[in-house]
Amino acid sequence: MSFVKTKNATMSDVAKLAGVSMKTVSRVFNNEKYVSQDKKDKILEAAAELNFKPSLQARGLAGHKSYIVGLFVDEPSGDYISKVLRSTLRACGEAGYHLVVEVLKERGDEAKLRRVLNSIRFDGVVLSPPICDDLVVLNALRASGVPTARIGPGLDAPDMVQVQIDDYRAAYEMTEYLIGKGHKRIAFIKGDPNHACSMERERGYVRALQGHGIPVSYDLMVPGMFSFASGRAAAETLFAGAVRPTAIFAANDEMAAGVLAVARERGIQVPSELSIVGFDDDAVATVVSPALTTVRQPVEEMAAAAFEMLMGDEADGVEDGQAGRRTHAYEIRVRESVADLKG
Amino acid sequence: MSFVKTKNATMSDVAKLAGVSMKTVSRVFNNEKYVSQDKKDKILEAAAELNFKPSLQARGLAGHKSYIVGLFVDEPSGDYISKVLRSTLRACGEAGYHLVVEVLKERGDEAKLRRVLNSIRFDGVVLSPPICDDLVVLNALRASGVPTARIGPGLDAPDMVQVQIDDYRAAYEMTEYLIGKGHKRIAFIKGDPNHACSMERERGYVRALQGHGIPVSYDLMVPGMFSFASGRAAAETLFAGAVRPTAIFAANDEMAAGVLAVARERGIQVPSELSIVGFDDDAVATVVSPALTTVRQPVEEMAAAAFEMLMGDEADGVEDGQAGRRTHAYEIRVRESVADLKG
DNA sequence: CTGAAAGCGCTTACAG
DNA sequence: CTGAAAGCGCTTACAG
Repeated sequence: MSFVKTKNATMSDVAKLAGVSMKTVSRVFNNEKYVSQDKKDKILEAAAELNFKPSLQARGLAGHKSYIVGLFVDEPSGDYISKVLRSTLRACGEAGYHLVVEVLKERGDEAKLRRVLNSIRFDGVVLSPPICDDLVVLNALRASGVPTARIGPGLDAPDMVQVQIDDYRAAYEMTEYLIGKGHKRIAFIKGDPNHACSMERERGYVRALQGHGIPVSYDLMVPGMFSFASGRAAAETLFAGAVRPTAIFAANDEMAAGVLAVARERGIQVPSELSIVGFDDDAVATVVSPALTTVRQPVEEMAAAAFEMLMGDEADGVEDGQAGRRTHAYEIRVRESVADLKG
Repeated sequence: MSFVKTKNATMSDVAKLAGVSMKTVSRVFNNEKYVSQDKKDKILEAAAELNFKPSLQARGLAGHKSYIVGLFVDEPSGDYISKVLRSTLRACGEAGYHLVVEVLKERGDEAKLRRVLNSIRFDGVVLSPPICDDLVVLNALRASGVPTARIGPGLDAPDMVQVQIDDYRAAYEMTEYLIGKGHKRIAFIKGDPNHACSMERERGYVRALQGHGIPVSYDLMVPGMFSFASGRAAAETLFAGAVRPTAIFAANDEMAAGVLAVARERGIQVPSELSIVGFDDDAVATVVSPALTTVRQPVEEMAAAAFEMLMGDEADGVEDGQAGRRTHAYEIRVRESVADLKG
């Protein structure tokens, strides 16, 4: 290689060149007060000249901080996680933290969990669904004293930061929206039962029907796993029934897209012959035709808020069991996949 | 909290309890040879009892290793990056590394780059497109002596690990496939010009037409940026022309999905009235209807190979300018979006 | 506003 | 096969 690998300058090199003590250099690089302007200038100049880079590892070892935040995910793909990732990455960058992503596949995979928690001392950890409701993970985090934030949790945990939307109300409103369009025979495709939101969304659907005097039928409620394939399967089940529903509410957009695909194969026109709605406002919602009416969940804002409450200046509450918590607003995004039966 | 935060045991605690020196404990935890079995057993037992966790930071500081690999991305969402992420994450886990994701948005964003490179001492860095062709990034990495792997690069760099497919040949074959189905008026939607593969794919399209004696027309080649929206815009442009193409080859699947959406809105039947093919075998390819015929690129295998060549046992070549390199096989995935005109 | 000393928890030579 | 010593590059008390 024609590139010289320069040996890194250390803090004491800078101190020597600037004619001050290491501690003063340290003060400058940690934005502490009480450093005279002229020394500060000299130090910055010396640091620039030597191309000084404070070592993360040394800072961590000496200062009991790692400058590393963990994001624990179940599965690193999909639009939801991508949004969480993007938002958390941005927040980390702005706050001077680095993000380590760890995949915790199986529920209560203690071996992996212990390995991860043991090797890195996280300054904070963000948990995405469904890991945010894994008690093994929560307890391990508590035991190691790592401040934790949960995105979209089911159960409450007062000692951890928590951001969420009201899945129940959102599903209730969406169902009401369909009812308002004259639909009575509305099917529901459930979400992955391991995700806390699945039950909430189902409950919203059921209660809305009941609230409007529409009988609830198990024939119209079919299982799903949040995947495109499971949405397809659910549609097949639904279409095999005696009377086809006029509307299908899928607990997420991926499944709604699966329904759309099956409808198309069978020559069922959407929305004129069948209305379909989803949940999440996933990227897929606007990629399929017709674009899906869905519930928008402000995932990026939620992740940003979680980070702020976890690592921000006013995050001290996390230490004494009074962690921040916030419920974000959802929004029904009307697009082209619902027909007005009263038209 | 009702959870006791136990103070972490250190290596010397373990050494004391096991009745050996720290060095011997260190040997055990680094899988070095030359430790008698009985001492090893004692040490492991003591470590378990004390719940000893070697500190990543101390190991890094003392041993000049960080156990951290960097993944630099342009934009952390999308199916391609998700696959790279998933695969790299798995490889890291197996090899005992942690993955830090860094977003380098703008081309040559030196400030952010320097900050990132300065604060963490990466044991290796993986570059995804289009960053893998950003000379500022490449040179900065060389200057800091960090072993680097590039996924899908355009230009060659013998001192860095490199994995790729032959985009030119793949696009050539795909075009030939359309020609074989009787298409002559084949349009092409270009990719983001900042991605090296865009030019290769375009070249493959052009050469294939020429190779089969079909005139190439600028009217049939429209710009795109790899996004759904740009695919839509390109379709509008193409449909505004005097004679509609019988087939459209989009440089990626997202854009192909955009074309599909516009076709649907205009009542153009796919594939009977218009054939559409994409590239990448992105998740979107099987979510839309009809499912897209496309070129499958084994992104996960490529990322795994890159990691192996970068961090694996036989990765020494990276140090002396003889980095590994591999061209993976692509595959044309025939689905439902192409009509046979000779039928 | 500034600094000297000790120490964070490991690994690297080096010696046996 | 094993260990004592020094040191990685910072920050934390502590003292002025």
